[in-house]
Amino acid sequence: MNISEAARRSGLSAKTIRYYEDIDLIAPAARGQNGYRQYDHKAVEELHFLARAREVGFDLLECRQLLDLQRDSSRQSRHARQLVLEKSQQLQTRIEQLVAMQNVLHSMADRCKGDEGPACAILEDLAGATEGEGDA
Amino acid sequence: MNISEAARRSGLSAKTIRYYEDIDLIAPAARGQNGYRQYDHKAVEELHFLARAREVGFDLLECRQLLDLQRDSSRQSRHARQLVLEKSQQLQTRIEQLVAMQNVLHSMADRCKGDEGPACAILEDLAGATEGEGDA
DNA sequence: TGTAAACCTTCCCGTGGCTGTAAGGTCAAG
DNA sequence: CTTGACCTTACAGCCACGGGAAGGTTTACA
Repeated sequence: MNISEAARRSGLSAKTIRYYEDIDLIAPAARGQNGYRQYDHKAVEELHFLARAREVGFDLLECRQLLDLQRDSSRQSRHARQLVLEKSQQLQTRIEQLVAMQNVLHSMADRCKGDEGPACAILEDLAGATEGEGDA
Repeated sequence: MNISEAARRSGLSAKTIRYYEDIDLIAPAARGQNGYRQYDHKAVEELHFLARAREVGFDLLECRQLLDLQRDSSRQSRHARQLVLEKSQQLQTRIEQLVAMQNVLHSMADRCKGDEGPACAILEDLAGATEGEGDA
């Protein structure tokens, strides 16, 4: 099948598939007589694997490692598990950051009247508060 | 004061301050006889404002709007509040995405033995499951 | 047979928000 | 008089692509 069909089946865009080939994340695709890339079931499976790995947060370097494991019949599952646990911890950290940011935003919105006047707790917050800005 | 002192006080890097000037987010800094950028208290306050706005998740376009409001004495606080509520909603969406991703990762890790053997629920998950891949 | 649409190819630019590095000028201390 | 810490500009690189140009191929249909 051609690249757009492989894209449709794998969940990646054709652009992305070419890009993955460019950076040697996947092997160069076979080519038809017309120069078009050709994909078989196995190739699509690998692309789908990458799509799934990206969806759950792995970057391309990590995808490469996962793919290496996937291809290696003498792999050890603890390596895959290690990658997953690390990624989970990274997500946890990021989530906590975002929640903290959101708490600040909520606090700001709560204290701002949000009316037609210029007085604004939000802008005051942004201008002032890092706490401990007094002459202590 | 010179740029590195302004950086220290504002919480931005010197690089970032120059970048903000480059993209006209802030007015060009005054220059000393030697060509060095000079910052006064007011300039540092604006930089600090930007640092705080970035910390809570605003991108540079939004920072520009917030700064415009901050500078406008005839502003309406509802505009600032609107920006905060929108940002909060964006963060909420992003948090939910990350939590969903983490749930998948947890599920994978739970079902993977993580031992020396090649059998691995994680890699199976990534290879297979988008659900409904059977011959339904 | 013509032709238009829908594919495909390579190539290079742009994104956001910076950081790193190079190549040089300036300044304060010893 | 040198060393080292500043400062300047300018350009490259990061990540993971997407957009679009300029051209070749294939397919459908009048």
